[in-house]
Amino acid sequence: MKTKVSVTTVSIVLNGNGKERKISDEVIAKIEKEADELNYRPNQFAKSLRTGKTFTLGLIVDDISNYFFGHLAKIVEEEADNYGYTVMFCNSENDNGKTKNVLHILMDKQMDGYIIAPTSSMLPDILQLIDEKKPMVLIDRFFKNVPAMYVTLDNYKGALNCVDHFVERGYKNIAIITNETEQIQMQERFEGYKDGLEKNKLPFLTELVKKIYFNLRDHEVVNQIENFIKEHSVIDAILFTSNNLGILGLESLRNLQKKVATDIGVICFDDNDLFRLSSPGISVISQPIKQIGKNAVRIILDQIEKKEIHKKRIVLSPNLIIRDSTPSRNN
Amino acid sequence: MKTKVSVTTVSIVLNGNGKERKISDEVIAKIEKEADELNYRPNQFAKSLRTGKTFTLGLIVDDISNYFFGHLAKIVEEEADNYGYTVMFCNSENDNGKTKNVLHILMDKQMDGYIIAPTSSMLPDILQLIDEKKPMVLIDRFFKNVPAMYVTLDNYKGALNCVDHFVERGYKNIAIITNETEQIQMQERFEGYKDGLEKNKLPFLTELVKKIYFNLRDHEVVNQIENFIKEHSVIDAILFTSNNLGILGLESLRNLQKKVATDIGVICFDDNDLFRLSSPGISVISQPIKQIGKNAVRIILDQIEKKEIHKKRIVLSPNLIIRDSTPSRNN
DNA sequence: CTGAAAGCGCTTACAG
DNA sequence: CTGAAAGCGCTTACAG
Repeated sequence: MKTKVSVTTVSIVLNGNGKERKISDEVIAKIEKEADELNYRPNQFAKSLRTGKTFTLGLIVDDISNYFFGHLAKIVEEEADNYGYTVMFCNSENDNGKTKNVLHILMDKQMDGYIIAPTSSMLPDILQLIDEKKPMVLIDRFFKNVPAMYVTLDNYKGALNCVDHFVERGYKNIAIITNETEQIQMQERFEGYKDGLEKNKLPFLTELVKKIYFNLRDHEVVNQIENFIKEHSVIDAILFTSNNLGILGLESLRNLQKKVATDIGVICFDDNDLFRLSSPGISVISQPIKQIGKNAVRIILDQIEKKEIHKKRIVLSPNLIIRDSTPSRNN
Repeated sequence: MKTKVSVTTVSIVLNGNGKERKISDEVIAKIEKEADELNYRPNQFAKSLRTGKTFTLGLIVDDISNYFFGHLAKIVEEEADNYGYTVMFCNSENDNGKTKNVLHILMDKQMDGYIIAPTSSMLPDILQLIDEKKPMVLIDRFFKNVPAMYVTLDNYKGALNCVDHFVERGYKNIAIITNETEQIQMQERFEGYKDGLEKNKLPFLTELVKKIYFNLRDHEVVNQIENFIKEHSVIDAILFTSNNLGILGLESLRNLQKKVATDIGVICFDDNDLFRLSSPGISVISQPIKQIGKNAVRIILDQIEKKEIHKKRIVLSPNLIIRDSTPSRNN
C-alpha cells in the first residue's frame, strides 16, 4: 500500500473503526479507495493468530452424503454464513474406515465452535473440548453424564408413536431393524419400540429384532435384512430406525419380491425423496432438520459470543407422516 | 514446555526432522514425551502464517444436500483426508438467495486449493485465482475460453444416448425438461438432445422444451412441470437433465396421476436412491461420482505439490442405466 | 548437535 | 488524529 499512512491506521480503518477512532474522513477515504484498487485482502491467519478467532465452525457428521446429514449440513452452512462463519466438515463414518481421530484434526485447526454428531471414540476429545470451554453442541445424539449442550429428537417418543400407529392399523408382529451401537439415539428408539409393544400388550420377541453393524457394506446389509425377513415369515410390519436402513430395507424387500403395504407394513425414521415419492409412499418419522440445524448454530454462536444461553438441551418432537406403507390390517 | 530446550529444537523434532537435523536421540525422546504429556498441539495459524500452507481445500457446490453434490463432497473429503487435507465447503445455491460472493469468502481464508462447481457470477474471482496461480479445478462444468483445469462428464454424449435409447424403444415425442441457464453442462445436454433428435430424424420442436429457472421453490417447479405436461399431451417421453428436476418431475407425474413407463417414458440425469429403488425403476444417465471426486482431488494435489500435471481436462463417460421407466413402445 | 533472532501479517494498547 | 512497537506462535536460515 503506497499510501503514506501507517499499518496501524490501515488496520483501524479496514476494520471499520475509523470513525470511532476519529481518523479523518480524508484518510479513511484514501485508504478505502486504495484497498479497493489493490484488491487488498487481509491475511486471515495473521488475523486469527492475533485475535484468536477463525470465524470457522467445525461440523462432524456420520456421512455427508446421507440425506439427513446432507440436509443438516446445508442448513448449518446457510445459518453460519448469515453470521459470517464458514464451515469445515468431516465425515466420521461412524468410526469405520478411518482410524484417525476426526475431531482432533478440526481441533488442530482451531474452530471457533464445534457441531458434532458424536461417535463413542470421540468421547475423550469431547471431554477435552469441554475442559477447554470451547463452544460445542452435539447433534442427533449425546453422551449421558457428559455436560455438553445438544439438540436431538425425542427418539423414544418417535419409536413409540410408530408402534402405536402399527397397532392402530392392526399389525401384530412388528419387527425392528436397527444398528448394533451404543449410540443413544438408537438405544432410545429401541426402548421406544419395546415400551410401545408393552403399552399395546404385545409381546417383545427378540427374534423380531435385527441389529446390524455399522461397518458393513451396503450389499451386506441388504443381504442380512433379506435373510432376516425370509427367516421370520410371521413379520407383518417393520420399523427401520434410520434413513439408511430404510433405503437398504426397501431394496431387500424388492429383491424378495415382498410388496410394501400389501405384504408388509413399513415405517422408517427420517424422511427422504425415496420415501416421499415412491409408490407406495413410505410412512416415516420425520425429523425437523431445519430446526435441528438452526438451533445448533444458534447455540454455538451464543456460546461464542458469550451471550446468556437460555436452553442448553433441546429435544425436538418427532413427526409421524402417514403415507401408504401402513394400510389398515383391521377387517 | 518446561524442557530446557529451545523452541527451535522443539519445532524441528515435532516436525519429524530430528533425525535429519541430527538432534540427539535423547533430546528427541524427551521432547516427544513432554509434547505428548502436555497434549501439545501446534497452533495452525502460526504455522500457516509462516509456511503459507493451510492444508485446507475449498469446495463450492450448488447444494450439498443434493444427491450428486453430497456424494461428491463425501468422496472429496475422504480423498483429501487421505492426504492430510480438510475441506471447507460453501453452497453457491446457483447464485440464488446469497448475494455475497461465496468464492471470496474461501479466498480470504486462503485455501491451498479450490474445487469449484462454478456459477457465472464467480467468473471474476476464478480469473483472479488463475492470475494468482492458485491450485484450482472446476467440476461438473467449466467456462469456455478460460484456461482452467476441470473434470466433467461428456454431457453431450449423455443426452444423445438418451435420445437414442428412447428412439430405439419406439418413443416419438421426446420432451426435455432442463434449467434456464448458461451453464455449460446444461447447454451441452441440450445440444445432445437436439442433435440426438436430428440424428434419429425426429423434428426438434420448441414446444417440447421446458426450461426452468433456478431460483424457483420446489413447489413452483412441480407446478411448472405439471402444466407443461398437461398442455402437451403428445409427449410420450421426457428427459430430465438433472437429479433435482427428475425428482420434482416424478412428483409432478404422480400429482397428474400419470404412470411412469405405462403412460410416459422417463430418463433422468444423475442416479439416486429414488430412481434406483422406486417402482418402476427410473432409467438414468449416471455420472461416475467417485471418479469425478478422486480426479478433482488428485489434480488439486498435483498442482499444490507442483508435480507434473498429465491431464488438465478430464471428460468422463456417461453411463446409461436402463431400468423400467423406458419400456418398449414398439409393437 | 543446539539456540538466538528474524519474520510471516496482522491488531492493540500506548504514546504523543 | 496518527504512528511506533510489541506480540500472537510458529519455522527457518544462520551461527557456533
